[in-house]
Amino acid sequence: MDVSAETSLGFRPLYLQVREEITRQLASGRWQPGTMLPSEQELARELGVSQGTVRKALDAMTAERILVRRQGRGTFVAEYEESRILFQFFRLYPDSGERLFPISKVLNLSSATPNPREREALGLDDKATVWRISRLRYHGSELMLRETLSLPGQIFQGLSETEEIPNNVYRLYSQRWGITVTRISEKLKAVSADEVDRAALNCAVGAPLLEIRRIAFDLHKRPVEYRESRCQTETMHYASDLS
Amino acid sequence: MDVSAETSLGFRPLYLQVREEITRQLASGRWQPGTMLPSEQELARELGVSQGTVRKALDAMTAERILVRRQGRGTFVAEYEESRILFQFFRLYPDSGERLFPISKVLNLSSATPNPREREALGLDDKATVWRISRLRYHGSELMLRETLSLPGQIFQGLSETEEIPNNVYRLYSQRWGITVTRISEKLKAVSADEVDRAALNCAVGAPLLEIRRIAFDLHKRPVEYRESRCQTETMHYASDLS
DNA sequence: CAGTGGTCTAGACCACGTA
DNA sequence: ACGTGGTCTAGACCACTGT
Repeated sequence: MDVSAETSLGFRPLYLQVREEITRQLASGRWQPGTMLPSEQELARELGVSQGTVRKALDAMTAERILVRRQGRGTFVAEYEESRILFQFFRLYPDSGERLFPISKVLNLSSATPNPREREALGLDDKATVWRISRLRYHGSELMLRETLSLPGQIFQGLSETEEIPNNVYRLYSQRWGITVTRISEKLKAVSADEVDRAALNCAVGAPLLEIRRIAFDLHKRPVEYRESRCQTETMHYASDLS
Repeated sequence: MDVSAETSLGFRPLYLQVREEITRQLASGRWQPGTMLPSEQELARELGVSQGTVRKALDAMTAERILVRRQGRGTFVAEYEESRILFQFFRLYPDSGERLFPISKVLNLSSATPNPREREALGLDDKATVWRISRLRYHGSELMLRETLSLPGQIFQGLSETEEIPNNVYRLYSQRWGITVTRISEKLKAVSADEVDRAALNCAVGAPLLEIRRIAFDLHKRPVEYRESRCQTETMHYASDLS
C-alpha cells in the first residue's frame, strides 16, 4: 500500500486504503459471493501491511455486511441467502405467528422512459430507460402488498430475456450483473387505497395502506433500484430499530 | 479485571468484561452526561488491563452511542442534545424544506392502571401503575401527530410534581432519574383516523394515519417507555435506513 | 507545548472448525 | 494436528485540541 505523502493534509488511515483496495478487488470479481478470502496473514503480505491493519479493514467490511467472518474457518464474501434478505432488508412482520419469506407473483415486466420520481431516485436523465417490474407479494396465502421495481436499463442489460424474475431479486442482481446491494433507504407514508389498489389487493377504496419508497445502493453507493410498495397492515407491521 | 477460570467453557473476552464494568460505573453515576471519562491509559491502570483492551471496550460503547470520543480532547458521556434526539431517535422528516425539532404541547398527564398493551410492552403486572402523557407535536406551525407516552410509575417516581414536561423527554429521564435511553424499537402500521384523531389532528375521519408503537430501552435493556403516536403523513414521511 | 484519542506494528496465545 | 479468526499486550508514532 502506498502510504507516502501523508502529512497532515489529506491524511487517510492505512486501514481505509486497505478497505478500499479489497472492495475494489471484490467489485472486480476476484472473489465470488460465498467464497473464502485469503487469510489475514496472506492479505497482509499481499498488501504490504501488518495483519492488524488488514483485520481492521475486514472488521469494517464485516460491519457493513459485505463480508462474513467465521472463527476457525475464514472470511467469506456475503451471499444473499433468503434469511439474510428476510432479516436485513425486509422489515414487514406478521403481528403474530411465524415469519415467512414473502412469495412473489410477477404481473408485468416492461421497459419505459423514467418518470420524475424514478429519475430523481436513480439519478437518470430523460434519455435513459428503466425496466419496470410489477408484482404481488404474499405472506403464506395472505396477500400482503403490491409493488413496482424500477431498474436502470443501462445497468441491467438483457433483463427481458430472463426466463423468470425470482423471489429473491437481490441474489439475481448479484449473480447476473455482479451488483451487490449494501444499503437501502426507505420513506414511509400512510396513504388511502385507490382503484388500482382495490383491484390488486382486494381491499376497499380508501382503506389505509403503508406506502414504502425504497432506493437500493450498491458497493459504490450508486442507486441501482427504486421500488414503490403499497402494503396492507391489518395483520402485519413494519419494524424499525433505532440505536 | 478478573480473567481467571476462563478455559473453553464460559469464556468471556476481557474487553467485554471491561465494557460491563464501565457501563456499571456509568449507571451508578460515577460520570454524569457531558463529562469526560479518565483517559484510556488511566482506565487501563485502574482496571489492570492494557490500553488496547480499554480502547476496544470504549469503541464498542461509542458504537452504541453511549459515549462520544473526540480526538485530542477525550471520551465523554453522551448527552441528549436536541440534535442527537432529532437525528437518532426521531425518524419523521418533512417531504421538502428544512427539518425542525418538533415542538410539543402537553394535553394531559395522569396515573393509571396499565392496559394490556402497556403491560406487555413494559413488562408490568396488573398491580403496577403507569404515568400517561398525552401531547401534540408540531413541525413549525404544522400539526404533525398526537401521541401518548406511558411510563412505569415504579421507575418514574414523583413525575406528577414536575412543573412541566419538556420537549425533550429523554433528557428529562436522564437528568431527573438517571435513565439513559439507548435503543428504541418501533412498529408501524397504516390506520384510519377515528373520531379522536379528527378532533385532535383536525383531519377527516377515515384519513390515513401512520401509527407508531415505540418501546424505549435503557442501559440495562429494560423497557422504560411505551409510546403510541398517530401521524399525518401528507407532507411528512418516516425515514428508515437499512444497512 | 502537553495531553488526548487514532493508527500501526509485531508477536504471543486462545477458541473454533475441520480433517 | 493444523489453519483460521479472536483476544491481548506493549510500544511507537501521528493527528487533533487547547493552553
